Amino acid sequence: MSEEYDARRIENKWQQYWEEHGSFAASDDRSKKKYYVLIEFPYPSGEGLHVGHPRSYTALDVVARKRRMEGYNVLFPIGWDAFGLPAENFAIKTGRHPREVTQQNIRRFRSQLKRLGFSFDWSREIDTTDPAYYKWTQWIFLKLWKKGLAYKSEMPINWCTSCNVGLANEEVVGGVCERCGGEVVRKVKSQWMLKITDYAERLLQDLETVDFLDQITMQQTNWIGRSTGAEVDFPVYSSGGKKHCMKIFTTRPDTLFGVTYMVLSPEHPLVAELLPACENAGEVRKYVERAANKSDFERTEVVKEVSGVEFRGITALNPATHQEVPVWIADYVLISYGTGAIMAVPGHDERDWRFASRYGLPIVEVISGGDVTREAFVDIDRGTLVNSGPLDGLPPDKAIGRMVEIVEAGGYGRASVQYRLRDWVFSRQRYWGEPIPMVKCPSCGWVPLPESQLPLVLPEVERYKTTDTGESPLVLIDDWVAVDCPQCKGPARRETDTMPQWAGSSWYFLRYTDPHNDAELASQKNLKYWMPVDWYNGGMEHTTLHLLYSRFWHKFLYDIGVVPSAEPYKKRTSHGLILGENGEKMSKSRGNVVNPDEMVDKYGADAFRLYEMFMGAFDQPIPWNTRGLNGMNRFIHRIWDVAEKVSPTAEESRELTTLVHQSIKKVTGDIESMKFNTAIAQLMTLSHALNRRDEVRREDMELFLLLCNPFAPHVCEELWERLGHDTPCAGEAWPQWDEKKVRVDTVTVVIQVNGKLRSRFDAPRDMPKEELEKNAREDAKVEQYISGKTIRKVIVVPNKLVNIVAS
RNA sequence: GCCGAAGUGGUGGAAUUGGUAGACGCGCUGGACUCAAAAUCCAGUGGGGGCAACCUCGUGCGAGUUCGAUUCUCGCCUUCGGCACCA
Repeated sequence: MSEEYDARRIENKWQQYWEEHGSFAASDDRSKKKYYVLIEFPYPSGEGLHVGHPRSYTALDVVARKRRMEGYNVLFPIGWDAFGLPAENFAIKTGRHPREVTQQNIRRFRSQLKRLGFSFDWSREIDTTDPAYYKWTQWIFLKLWKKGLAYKSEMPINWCTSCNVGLANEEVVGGVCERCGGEVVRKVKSQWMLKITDYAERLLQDLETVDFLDQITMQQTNWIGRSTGAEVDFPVYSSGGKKHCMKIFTTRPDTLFGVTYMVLSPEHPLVAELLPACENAGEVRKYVERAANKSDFERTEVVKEVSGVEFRGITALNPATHQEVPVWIADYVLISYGTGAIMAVPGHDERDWRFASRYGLPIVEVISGGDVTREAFVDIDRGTLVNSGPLDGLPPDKAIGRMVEIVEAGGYGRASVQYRLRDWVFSRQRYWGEPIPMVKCPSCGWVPLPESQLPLVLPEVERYKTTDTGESPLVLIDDWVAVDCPQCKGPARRETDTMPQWAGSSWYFLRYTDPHNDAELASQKNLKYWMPVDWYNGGMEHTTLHLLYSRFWHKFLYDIGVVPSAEPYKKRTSHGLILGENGEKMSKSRGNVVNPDEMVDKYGADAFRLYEMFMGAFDQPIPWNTRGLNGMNRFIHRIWDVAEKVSPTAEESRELTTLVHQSIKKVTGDIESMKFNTAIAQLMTLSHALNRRDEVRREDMELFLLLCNPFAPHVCEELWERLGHDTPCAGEAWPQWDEKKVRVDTVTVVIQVNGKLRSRFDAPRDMPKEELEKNAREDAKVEQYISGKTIRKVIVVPNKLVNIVAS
């Protein structure tokens, strides 16, 4: 079969074969054991695929192919996360409909992916912009609304003053508009919100039930940001004698005796309530206004400069000490966390200390161990309570619990848990997204569209740009906006906001289990069989938001009986970014984008896939280096050459058999732990060993091909066929190693003298310690290092080394 | 500032229940094939020294534990990632 290796011909042939035979279509036959392999579905951008995308796809394609060979019924689907800003911005610029542009991009992505030979089940392809798909995205929204988990609220958005457009957080770079460099300010808009905070505790707790990479679990935990402490009610009096209640949250109730002032956030409702009774209302009002006009950028960027204003004529009473303390307003206290108000303990909180120092407020020490005249003493693990009545003498951790008891007994507070996690801002004032299926009726308020009217299809518009008031272009289509109220049939208006890109991606993995179902988002039968996802891999950049949002939706769907498991993903891993050849992030603007098409044209898909997996540790970021593909090309040629040496007269070599079985073991384990680079290194070592022989046994070659198949499937199928098989190697069983054959007969034992390597000898495996020591002592080279010295100690590690300590 | 990960040849990276540092690639050097180039094949390749067998230094820096440390402990330095006035 002497013939040149021709990547293009072979790859076309086998891709066509797989397509014609539906080789990788998942069967819904529930009698088989299943395995669901998931990659993050791509956003089909106008730039097309770049070499970063296939890193994750190749890795899980390797896993999927291995699982099939292990006898699993594998679901490895693909689809398009196709709503999103770039298509809309492109539409604004060119006037072309985002749908048209998106479909064109999808076609391009699809053909690019097909060339790489991934074993996707293409019959289950989904597209988030397809009304048949987003019908169910809207359906989930209605369910959320009915359970009280969707609500409208005034929220500040990023507003570009020169584009007159609302921006997503990721479009604000360094405080200015990413596209035009214009000033970005906060603008308050009424927004749909989803109450993810109701699920905070479960999203945190259930991390213990899944197998996520440690780093991912940690990031989720940090993002949820659980803190325990206490809520304490401080009575507040104005000069008129009227009593108000100021509720604060603190993680350090042990410092309650050190409170010297109180602080309200400028947005706190109590501010308006107290304003008429205070002596400097004008000053306070001015401060509140100034804080409101500050952008988030200003408010957080100028970290060191604290500011605030005292509420003169207002005092708060410390319920524990019955001491009067002043009340201030300062923008270092955030309305969005805790209760929007704090008790200030400048002796033991850095921010309070800074503020107290600036405004000359008293600083009281209630935990000894530091020097509160110089800085706040915040070390919770050291120190002793002082000046704190019943807490005196206690260490802080004990005092916290004690104080909570006192506060609860006194009836002015309670133990409390707070989360950093905020509710999810769910609406966008944009065109290219799922319409939110809600109607605003002047008499009934917000009314959901009946489920029978879904999908609510995105109407055609003439222009895609947002309006000058920052509303979505949909607001201009009068005959779409005007609608009868589903409840009272009176005139009403549709919601014109659309959903964020996160919506469609929060449940797409469910749709893959039953992608063409128009009665349910997916059948119970299929969900029960396929869910949860067994292995999900994606970018580190999605480990907080996307993962959290989709886990939230999944838990909600679980609560209403739609999905069978509380968690969507059993196992989640992440890959490192592929950088440009210059080591910078790959992007069109940097001009360092590498297109996989060119690589496949030149080297073929198999070489490309091998390089993606071989180039470095899978979880680390790594710069692309096209020259590395040469090595993969050589490797494939070597596989080809070895196949030509297969001969019925070839004899078994004990040494080679050992290497083959070692390779089976190594490759099997390395794929599971995503050490694809070392798996391929092992295969290269094996290829060299095979190639050194004049003739190769057929069974050795076959085992080698089966091991290579997940990485370089085209060439393996071709050679498999040339060896005379009429069924593909993708359908063969994954090889098993024999532990007895993995072990070598002869080992090299090294001899050290005082820890330095001096000599070595070969010995049969498991030679007794005494004999190893004897061999070492009699070694000629060792002689010169120990002659004339006293041997103090000899360390023998069987099958490894002998270390002689002499002086 | 807080949390986390990592620093190994010219280069990407291997090796950790402490036991031969640099597997496997890229690049480079020499050779084969070719009219020539590309591709492919063979050999060599951490630094310094030696004709050589060999010697010596070497895993960010400095200490420590150990017969033995890339691996463990302590203290620094640097890089990357996440969070960041979260009370």
